[in-house]
Amino acid sequence: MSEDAAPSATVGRAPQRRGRRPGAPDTRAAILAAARTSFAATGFAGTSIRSVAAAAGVDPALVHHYFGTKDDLFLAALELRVDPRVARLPVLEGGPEHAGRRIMELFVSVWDDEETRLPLLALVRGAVEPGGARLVQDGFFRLVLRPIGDAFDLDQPDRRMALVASQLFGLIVVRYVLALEPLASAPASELVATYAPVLQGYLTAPLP
Amino acid sequence: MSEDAAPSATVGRAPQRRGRRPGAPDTRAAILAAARTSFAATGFAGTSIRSVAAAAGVDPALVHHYFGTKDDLFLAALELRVDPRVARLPVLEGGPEHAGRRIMELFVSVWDDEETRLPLLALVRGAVEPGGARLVQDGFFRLVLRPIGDAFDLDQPDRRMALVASQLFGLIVVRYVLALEPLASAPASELVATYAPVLQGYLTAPLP
DNA sequence: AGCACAATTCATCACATGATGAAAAACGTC
DNA sequence: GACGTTTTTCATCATGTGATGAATTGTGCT
Repeated sequence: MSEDAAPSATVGRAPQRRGRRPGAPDTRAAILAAARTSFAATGFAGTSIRSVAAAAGVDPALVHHYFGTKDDLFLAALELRVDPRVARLPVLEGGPEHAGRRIMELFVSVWDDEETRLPLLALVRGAVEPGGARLVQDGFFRLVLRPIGDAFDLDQPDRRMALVASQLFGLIVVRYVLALEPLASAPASELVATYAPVLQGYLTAPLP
Repeated sequence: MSEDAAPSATVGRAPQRRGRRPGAPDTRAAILAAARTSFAATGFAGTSIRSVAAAAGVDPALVHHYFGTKDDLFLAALELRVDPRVARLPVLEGGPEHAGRRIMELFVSVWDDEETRLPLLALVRGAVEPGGARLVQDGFFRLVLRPIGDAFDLDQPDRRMALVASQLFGLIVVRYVLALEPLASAPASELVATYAPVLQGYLTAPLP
């Protein structure tokens, strides 16, 4: 269902204007949005600077002008806005008693907002591409997972949060990438109810 | 610069089928092995015919000679040998009482054998690449997951097996793709002990 | 007005990739 | 040894890619 950018048949329209446009910052945002969508939809390798530029309705060189290399664009597209969210939300408050449920609720809320879903999806897609693993380790785990684990003052936080990550990644892949039914269509509340106890176990149950 | 028009007159092409092969099978197997390794390591987009040929120590054109296009090579590299294994192993015998543990043991054993690990890893990597989702739905889920679910005579088998799939995919991604420590280095027995109860819950516990 | 500068476009470069087809080498068969 | 088939190599082609730099145009400042 990939919508195509407006063909922009600029026939009777004003001639392509060069030079500085009045609403310049518009362009940068458009590029970023297009990049987010494309990275989230088709991953890093499946996204070309040209396609991003076309989707944003700008010249490919502009992409390089605003963001540097393609890697930079990818990083900018990720731009973990999840981070401030995570730090702010009440997930970290209180003990680990209902942490599983709160993490799932946070996850669902993050996923409900396109602003945060697209970067996260792009992150997951980029994770399995060549060279992407390091990026995810440096980004997702250190910025999102580890702080949560530390905040709860768990024993073996890395180990427990890796388990949590494995469940969340699996959910993302199966539900949003593979779109495996009936999990893909399950309501968010069901996800929370199903996965919260499991995460809770990963966080607090004794590990073998 | 090429100023000559492409002649490209189809001279009598010899039918290249049938016949005997003196020292051939070696090469074909080498290409296939290299392709498996590369697809498993860097995914479809991250694998080039040239790199496969180089790893196999043959000319790139040979890859096209034995296997057709790159897609064909990918399909040949997958070649779900997981299937007969799954059908044969005792996972399906007995009731669902300890199915979680048996599934994990099967998973570990499959993963322990390079012969089956590489195609599976390639499958997972291909899953998140453009167009790969359908392949995985048609392959992994229908060939591997669903039969298991049916054999156990579960209620809501698709839903339960989707949950199992989410956990297994997450494990694969985090452990083998991202190589997130300490999960990446955890011994197989620990994996079984940790995940078996969770899978068991997905299979038999009442669903919300 | 005039000028500096940012925003934009155009025209390429350099390179890797998938793919093809023809020539050359290896090999068995007669 | 000659022949035919198969295996292998070589030389390209066409394409898409990331990236660069120069030219162009409008904006805002002085």
